[in-house]
Amino acid sequence: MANYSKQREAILHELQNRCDHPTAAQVYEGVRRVIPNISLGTVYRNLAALVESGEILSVAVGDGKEHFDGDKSFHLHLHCKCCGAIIDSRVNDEKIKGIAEFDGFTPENSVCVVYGLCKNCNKQ
Amino acid sequence: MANYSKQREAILHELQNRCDHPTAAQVYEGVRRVIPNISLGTVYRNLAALVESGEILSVAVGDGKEHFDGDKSFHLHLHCKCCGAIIDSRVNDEKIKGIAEFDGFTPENSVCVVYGLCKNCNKQ
DNA sequence: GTAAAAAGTAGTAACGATTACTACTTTTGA
DNA sequence: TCAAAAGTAGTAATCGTTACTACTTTTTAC
Repeated sequence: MANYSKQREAILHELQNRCDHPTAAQVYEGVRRVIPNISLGTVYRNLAALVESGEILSVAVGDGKEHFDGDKSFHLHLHCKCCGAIIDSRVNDEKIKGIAEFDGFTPENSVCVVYGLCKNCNKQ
Repeated sequence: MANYSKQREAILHELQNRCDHPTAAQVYEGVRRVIPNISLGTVYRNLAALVESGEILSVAVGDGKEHFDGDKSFHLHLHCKCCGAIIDSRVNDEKIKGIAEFDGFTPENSVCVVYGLCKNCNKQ
């Protein structure tokens, strides 16, 4: 049922086989090496479906593009405002503010977003 | 120097006087009540300048729009995937995963982004 | 004070990431 | 096995954001 199409499987595979946080366009470029005539619209549609089904994560860093992460384990994302790099940091057990100290990264600000359902929407 | 123009002051004032997380368009609507012929481009330009100078925060929740926050104190943002609400949660001293429990909110996923400079960019 | 330079603005055009749409193909299930 | 359902390629349209142009306000130097 889910992931039956070879396009969706190739997209999921592409995401799980790379350790960065590609945009839809970057996923498109990667998958094109396997399915040369895949459509960009197909990539967008399947990425949205995979996020919806919880198989991948969407990461918003405020650069105007949506990034995707095949690694669903909980971790922080350190975003360099200079080069735009998105660096994984996995130190669950520390407090948020201290957590950003990671491999020479200098934290300036942080915006943490937790996705879920608010009280009102839970009632429905 | 900074904030000398009445437009920029009105934009900052608008943001600090509301407790939600408006988009540029919503800030524009609000400021138009004070400066009716203000340009949307002016709102965008000044919001970017205020983020750059650290007077306000930019919050990306992955809905395709940039949201702004006049409250710079560290806090989590709980984003309802149903109604799109962005709810403040200020419980610095707990661990991230537990933090999302807040007033009936059911957390499903979280993406925390820390802004700063990575090791390479620090050297420059 | 005043005039030139610098910075900001209104209004509009352009851009680019994303979404919608259409005709076609593949899969599913009775 | 064939009709209904779901998915796809390719393209057009949408919409948040940015760039550009002519104009206004502020600053600075004399």
